Amino acid sequence: MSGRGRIRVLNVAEKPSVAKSVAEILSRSGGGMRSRQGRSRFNRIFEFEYCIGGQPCHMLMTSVTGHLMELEFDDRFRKWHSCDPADLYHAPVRKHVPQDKLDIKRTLEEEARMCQWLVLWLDCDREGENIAFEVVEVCMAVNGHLNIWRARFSALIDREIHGSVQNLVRPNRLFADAVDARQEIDLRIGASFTRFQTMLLRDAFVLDFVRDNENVVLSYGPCQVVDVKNKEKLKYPPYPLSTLELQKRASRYFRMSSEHTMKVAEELYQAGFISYPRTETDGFSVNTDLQAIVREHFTHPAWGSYAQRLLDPDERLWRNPSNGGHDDKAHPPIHPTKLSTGEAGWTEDHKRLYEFVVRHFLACVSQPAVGAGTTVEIDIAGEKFFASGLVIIAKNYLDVYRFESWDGAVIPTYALEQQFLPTTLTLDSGVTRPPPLLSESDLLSCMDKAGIGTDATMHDHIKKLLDRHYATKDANTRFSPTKLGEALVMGYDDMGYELWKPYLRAMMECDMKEVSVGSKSKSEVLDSCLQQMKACFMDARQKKVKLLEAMELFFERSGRTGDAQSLGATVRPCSICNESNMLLKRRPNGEFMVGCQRFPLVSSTLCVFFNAY
DNA sequence: GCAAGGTC
Repeated sequence: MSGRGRIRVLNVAEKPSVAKSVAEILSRSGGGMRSRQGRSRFNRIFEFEYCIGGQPCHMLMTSVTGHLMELEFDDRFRKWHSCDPADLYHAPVRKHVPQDKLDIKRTLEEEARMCQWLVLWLDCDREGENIAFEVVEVCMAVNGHLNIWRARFSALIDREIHGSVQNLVRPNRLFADAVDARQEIDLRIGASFTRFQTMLLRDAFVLDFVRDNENVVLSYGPCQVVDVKNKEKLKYPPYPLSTLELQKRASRYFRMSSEHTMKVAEELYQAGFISYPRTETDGFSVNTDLQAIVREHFTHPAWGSYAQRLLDPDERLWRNPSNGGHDDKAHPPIHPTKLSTGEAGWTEDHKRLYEFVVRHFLACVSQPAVGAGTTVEIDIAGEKFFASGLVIIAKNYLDVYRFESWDGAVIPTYALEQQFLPTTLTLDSGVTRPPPLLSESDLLSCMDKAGIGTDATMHDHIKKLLDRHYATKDANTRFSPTKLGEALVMGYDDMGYELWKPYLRAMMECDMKEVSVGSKSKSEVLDSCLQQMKACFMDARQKKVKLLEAMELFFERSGRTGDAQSLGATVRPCSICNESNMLLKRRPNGEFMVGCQRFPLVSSTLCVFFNAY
């Protein structure tokens, strides 16, 4: 029970793991935390005592799992044949909590009723701010007296978390508005084009890839171009040391054979410097006095100062070691048992292995390293180059564990407009040739560079491509567009889509930015954007013959609508095999390719394929 | 039956 004078504070994070980490950090200095099950199996509730600005608080910390709400059309417009797809540009929409999120909603309602404050611990980006307001809406509906606060933090490290809760701010409605507008535009465009092209093409052609009774949907949707932001990344220290890890790491770091490693380790053990070296255990028992082991190393010339920092509460460097999950019930993980600065008779390998065991132990009880992923775009004589890398914010355990570095190049922080000299410039010559098919990893990095989707949604977009039969993946995970994929790109390409589509999208991104800083209102942007989007839709629909023509080159007519010739399609014979279904294609990236059914086209880049959507 | 984003 909370004591007299305490206020109850409901804290909500974007995901369960963040709720747990924040609760652990905030409760460490007090009496620890308890946890209990909420209505949702995955979103536990943590409770602990904490003081905010001198005010004693009973803290309840729980989480959502990303967005709590989805946007949908009113019932009257939900059925595909209930309206003209063009009506979807002004049909009423509403936000609602989908079925699978109702248990989280109920947890929030139950807890919010009994609280005075609500603190939002969502990610500090536009989507996070939008989710914050979804949580606010649910909580305020049951308790209108809630005092609403926003915790702003950029890393799950003690200093940041304590700092943010002592400096709470108000949530930013404008950021959330920008996302609202984005959602509404995406829904209206996506639904209208999807319904239109599905209903137009599904019945007119024999779609040979369709299995019996499968309900084909030819979906259409843009991807968000995301904010350029630095994403926090954590690199965790290793688990406590088992024999197997000792051997693997000694081999990797010192090129020592496992047999020799065990001989040296055995000698260090016999002389009392390390614990028994034959163990499968990679987690410490709760009874182990880890701090005493650290304390013994305070005076070591090389790592003594790190050991001291570990036990200094102000450094916030300590972390209870994680557990690798193996336990032989006989021996603890390998750890140092006596301080040594080197003994007479030790070989280089004795020194190396002892140092390794100590540093590994100190790393296990340290905080993970914190970094920020960064992408830098460089302009050289009008050509764009990209560099991506990592800026390390806090090295933490890497300070002592010198055997490991953070993968990938570390690039310094660049300021905008900063100039620098390239060290080498090369210009490779080459001839035009069909590029190789893209692998899944190529595709992902391609999407990443082009800003298509986000880290979290890229695999979703790829899956959707496959589900919709727009592309196939072979045994080597190489992607090829299908006939349907090629036809759709070509159809829209022939409408002149590539001319106005990217322009509109870019304009929309600018509008989102303006909403988020308050220089334009959400409704103003929605009105103008949707009006133009609707004009595009009407234009595309009016040019639907282009889509039909393109489809005709790949698929047989079902006979349920008129044929392509009568609609004005141009079909030229193939210059290679003389087949009449020859096809001259201008690809979205501007190159020309020739092909027919017997000489299928080699895919250019699927990225371009994406862009055309 | 449709979009995007978040996350499990």
